[in-house]
Amino acid sequence: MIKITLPDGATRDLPAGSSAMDVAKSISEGFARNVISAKVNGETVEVTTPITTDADVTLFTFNDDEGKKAFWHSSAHILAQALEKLYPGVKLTIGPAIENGFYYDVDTGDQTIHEADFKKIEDKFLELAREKADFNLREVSKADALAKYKEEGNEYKVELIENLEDGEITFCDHSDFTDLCRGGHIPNTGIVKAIKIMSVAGAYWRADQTKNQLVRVYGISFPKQKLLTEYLEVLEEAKKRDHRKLGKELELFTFSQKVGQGLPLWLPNGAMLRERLEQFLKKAQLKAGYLPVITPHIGNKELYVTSGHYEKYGEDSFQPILTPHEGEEFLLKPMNCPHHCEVYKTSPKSYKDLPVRFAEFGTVYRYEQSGELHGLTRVRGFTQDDAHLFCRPDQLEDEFKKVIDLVLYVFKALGFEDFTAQISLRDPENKGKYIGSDENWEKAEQAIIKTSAEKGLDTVIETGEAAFYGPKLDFMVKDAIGRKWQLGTIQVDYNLPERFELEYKGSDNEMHRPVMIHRAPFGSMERFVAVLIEHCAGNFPLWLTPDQVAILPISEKYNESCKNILNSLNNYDIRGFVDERNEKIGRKIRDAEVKKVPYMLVIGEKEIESGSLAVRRHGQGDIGEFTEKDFADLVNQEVQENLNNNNN
RNA sequence: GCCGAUGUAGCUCAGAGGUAGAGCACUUCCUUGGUAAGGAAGAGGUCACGGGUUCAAUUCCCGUCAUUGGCUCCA
Repeated sequence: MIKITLPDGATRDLPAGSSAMDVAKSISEGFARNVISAKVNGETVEVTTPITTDADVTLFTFNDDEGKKAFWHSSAHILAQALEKLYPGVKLTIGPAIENGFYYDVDTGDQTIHEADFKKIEDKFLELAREKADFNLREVSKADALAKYKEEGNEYKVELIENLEDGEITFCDHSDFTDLCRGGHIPNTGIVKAIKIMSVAGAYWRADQTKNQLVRVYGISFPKQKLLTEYLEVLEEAKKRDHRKLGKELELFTFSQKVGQGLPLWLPNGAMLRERLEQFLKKAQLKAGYLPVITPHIGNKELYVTSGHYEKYGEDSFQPILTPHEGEEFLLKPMNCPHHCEVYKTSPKSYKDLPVRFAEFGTVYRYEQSGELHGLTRVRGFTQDDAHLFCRPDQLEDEFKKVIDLVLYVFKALGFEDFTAQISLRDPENKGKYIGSDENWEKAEQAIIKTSAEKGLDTVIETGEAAFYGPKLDFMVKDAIGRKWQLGTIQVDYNLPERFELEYKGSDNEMHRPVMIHRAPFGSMERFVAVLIEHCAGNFPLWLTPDQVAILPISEKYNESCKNILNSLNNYDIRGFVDERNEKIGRKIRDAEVKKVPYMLVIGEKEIESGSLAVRRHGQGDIGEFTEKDFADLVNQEVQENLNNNNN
């Protein structure tokens, strides 16, 4: 007998050689039917693997992340089997579970997989799943494994196996299908009841642009049809929040092929919203001791040679602009820091002057690859809420903390609670990608790690994600469809001050080098607005929304009175419009609702006579009669609550 | 940049090798109304662009451009 300990501390005595499934059955048959995956002593195993000694056992169902992983990974095997049958000669490579579902990368030779084929693949998948074939893990020698794939001519699997140790190579079989696999499967294929092929895409072997491009088939599967239906409904809902769709509907921004791809055009509604965001941040920055500067959109190429940007990105940037006769070269600025360094140098600095903080909403232009452009989140021209802080080394940590506070303040005021803080360090294996000395990098990285910890930030560390001149603390949020975007960023930089020979005179009467902090709480106005749109599904906070109130006359007879009401409300700093169209009230209400206008005033004979306002709230309906003053208070109070939340 | 998909009216989309369609929006007229679409009429398209096949191409084929889902990249 062996002793099995469950996560809650309960124990079971079972015969040696019992499996995780036997453990599940000892708890209850019903539970066992849902168990699809297990860990024994922290190791993922098959639920059928015999357990020979006393062990800690954790059992998973589809409701657990581990269970989903096993389920989707197993589904990838079935997908591969289906692809082998439908596209003879495909070479299998890898097929992992991902956050939502799984994919399998195959080399299809000269065959292509089209969207029209998805149904066929799904049908074949279900046909195979219904065979209820057991998944069986078997150990093979390295030589045998290599022989199998060499015979098949599958260079990908051969490469994978060559990197594995003999003795730790396993194959997984189910039905007539075999794949190289280290395990973690559900008991049999029959548990997969629903499958949806989501998309096909090209993907480079080993994520390397210089290697072969494979066909990646994305899918998601479930143990019940109903779960798939629900998942697809959630996706549909997410699409409704897409900022590209809402941006068009709410007339916030647009693109024009004639202007150029990736160059957003802000429409009045969007421009006003953006200006309010800028005002909001300018106010906070003024309070935090930032000084505004304004610098041009282009700069002499030499500036970027000095900064190192030209060497790093010159080839993949918009190319220099030439003066007509002298042949001088100017670059559209891809960043604001070199300009700000020059601003710093206009006057000699004493240690008493530091820190200085130069802030600018600086518009920059970067040549992004065409396949990478995406709505407002990835564009070629955008405005950074940029600032550069120049401080003494002894001020660095304190300044860095203040910047963290500012970023958190901005996020909180706009309702971003679900973000991750990522510390982006340089890749020590690939130092050639970066400029500056090891010593400076070490200092900069430690400063970020230390201050983030002191601020109690929940951070993840990503090596290799640093900027070429310094490490970063990035604030990442997800968009409506689950893609992660970097918004705010704070960077510590010892290198540009050296390159631009920035100095200050210390108390010792010697010249010293300042440290620079680059920071942008929004990141880019474009991306921030995009994520904000998706975050609130177009229902902006009252202080940001283009129109706060729609005034709706019951008939044209009341248009003039309504215009007077609007004037009075304007005096209370409330903005809106009168719907003067010759339409019925129901229609005007509907249109205001669709435009997501927060408040609607229905004005007819009754209101004119009593001098009151009939107020509707977006998404709620009639909220009753208000005097003008009470309504103004209601609106202004809501604005203050949004804004002053944490504005001292 | 690479692999796939898409491109028809301002918007959302249907369509077929032979005279281009709908709904909404727009214009005009009727209607003057009470909490999510009042009625009628009208106007609006070189079917992304360039080639090719064909008696005939918006439709089929090729290329370009743009959009889009991924991959790679992201100062």
